[in-house]
Amino acid sequence: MPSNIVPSNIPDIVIGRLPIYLRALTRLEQEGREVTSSHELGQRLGISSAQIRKDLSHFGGFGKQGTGYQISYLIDQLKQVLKIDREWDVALVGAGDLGHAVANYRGFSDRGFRIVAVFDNDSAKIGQAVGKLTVRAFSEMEAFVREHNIKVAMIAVPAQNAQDVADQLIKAGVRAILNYAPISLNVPTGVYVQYIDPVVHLQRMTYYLD
Amino acid sequence: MPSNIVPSNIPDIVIGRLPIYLRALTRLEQEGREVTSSHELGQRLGISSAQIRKDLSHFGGFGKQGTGYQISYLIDQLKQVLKIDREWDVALVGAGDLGHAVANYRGFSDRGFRIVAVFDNDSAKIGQAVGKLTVRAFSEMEAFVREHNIKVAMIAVPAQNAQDVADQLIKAGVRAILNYAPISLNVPTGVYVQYIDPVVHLQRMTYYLD
DNA sequence: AACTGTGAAGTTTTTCACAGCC
DNA sequence: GGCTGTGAAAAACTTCACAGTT
Repeated sequence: MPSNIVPSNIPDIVIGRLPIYLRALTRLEQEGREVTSSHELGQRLGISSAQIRKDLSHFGGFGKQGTGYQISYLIDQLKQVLKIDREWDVALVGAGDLGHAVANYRGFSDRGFRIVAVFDNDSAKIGQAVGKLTVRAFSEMEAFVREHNIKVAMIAVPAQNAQDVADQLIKAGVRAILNYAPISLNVPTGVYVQYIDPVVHLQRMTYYLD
Repeated sequence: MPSNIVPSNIPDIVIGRLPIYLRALTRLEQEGREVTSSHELGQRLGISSAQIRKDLSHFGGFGKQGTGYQISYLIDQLKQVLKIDREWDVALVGAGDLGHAVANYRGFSDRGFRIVAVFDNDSAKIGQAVGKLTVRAFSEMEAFVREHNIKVAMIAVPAQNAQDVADQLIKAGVRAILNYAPISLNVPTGVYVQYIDPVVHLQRMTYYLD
C-alpha cells in the first residue's frame, strides 16, 4: 500500500504558500478556533478561496465538504508536507549585528528550526557569547557541519564573503541556505537558496508610490 | 512629446525582479565592468536571458543590439523606474533586538532609503539611542509621520501589535510597509506590504530536503 | 445550507526563435 | 558574430463553476 508516495510535481509556487497558510492557521488556533474554511483563510491572507483549496488538494483531501478544515489536523498535515514535523538544526554564519539579531530571534524554535552553532572568522568575536551559543571559528565550520549532519544554514556575512561561505557550507553537506547578504549565490542543483534583502522589498514597493 | 508616460500595466512580477537586476548590475559596476548582456546577467542570477530582455523591454530599449547594456546607464534607468533616483525617508517601529539590527544595517542608505525615526511604546526604551537615532514614543508617531510626509515604514514589533501599528501608520499617510512581524496584515488598496519572515523562507526549503 | 475538491476555462508568465541592428 | 527587442507559441498558474458530501 504505497500511501507515502511523495507527489512529485507540486509547483514551487504552491510550496511557497504553504508556510503562509500554516502561519495563519497557527494564529487561528491560538485564537481558540477549531475549524476554518478556505474562504475565511483566504480573506485573512488576501488569497482566493479557490486557490487555497486547489493548493491543499495537491496533497490530499484535508477538508470536509460542508464543514471546512479542522485546524489542528490541517496544521499537522502541512507540517508533515513541509517536513517540519521534526526540528532542523541550523548553522548560522556571521556574528555581526545581523548575526546577533538572527541568533536572538525567538521565532525559530517553535516553528521547526534550532540554531545550533554560530561561526565567524573575526578572531575578536570567536569565543564570545551570542545568545546561548558561543561563536566558533570559521575554520571549524566544515567539520562541525559535517559531523552534526547539518542541512540548513543561514548566511549573515558581508556580501563579498557570502559566496565563499556558501561554497564551504555546501561542501560540508548543507542543502538549504537562507542568505541575508545582498547578493545572488551560485549553487549546484539540489541546493536551495532563499534570500532576505530588505532593500529589495522596499524597492519593489516604491515603484507604486507617486 | 509625451516621453514621460508611465507604462500603466507592468506585471508586478516584473517589478519584483527589477531590484534583483539592479543589485547584480551594481555589483558588476563595482567589479569595474562597463557593459553586460542579458545572457551574462541571466547566468549570474539563474534567470533566462529572454526573460531579462523582455522585462527590460517593458520600459523601453535600454540595450544596443550586438553590444548589450551599458551598466551605468541601465542602473540609472532602473533607479528611475523604481523611483529610487531619490532618497525615501523611512520610519522604523520597534526598538527591540530586531529593530536595533534593522536600524544599524548599513545597506539602506546607498540604495535609496534612510531611516529617519525609530518608535517604540516601551517607556524604558524611549530616549535610548539606536544607532544615530533616539527612540521616540509611539504616541508621537502619527504626528511625526504626517509632518515629515513619510510614505515608507518598517514594522519590527511583536506579531500581536503589528496590525495596530500598521493601522496607525496608514492613518498617518504611510503607503508602503515592510513587515518583519510574522503575521499577514490587512491593508486598504493603495497601500503596499512586503513581508520578511525568515521561518517562512526556511520552511519553503525543507520541503525539498530528504 | 455550507463547503470541499476538481475538471475546464481563462489569464498570466515564460520561452522560443528570429528579424534587425551594431 | 553577437546581441537586443518582440511577436508568436508554449507552459504555468489562477479562477470559475458545479457535482458531490456532510
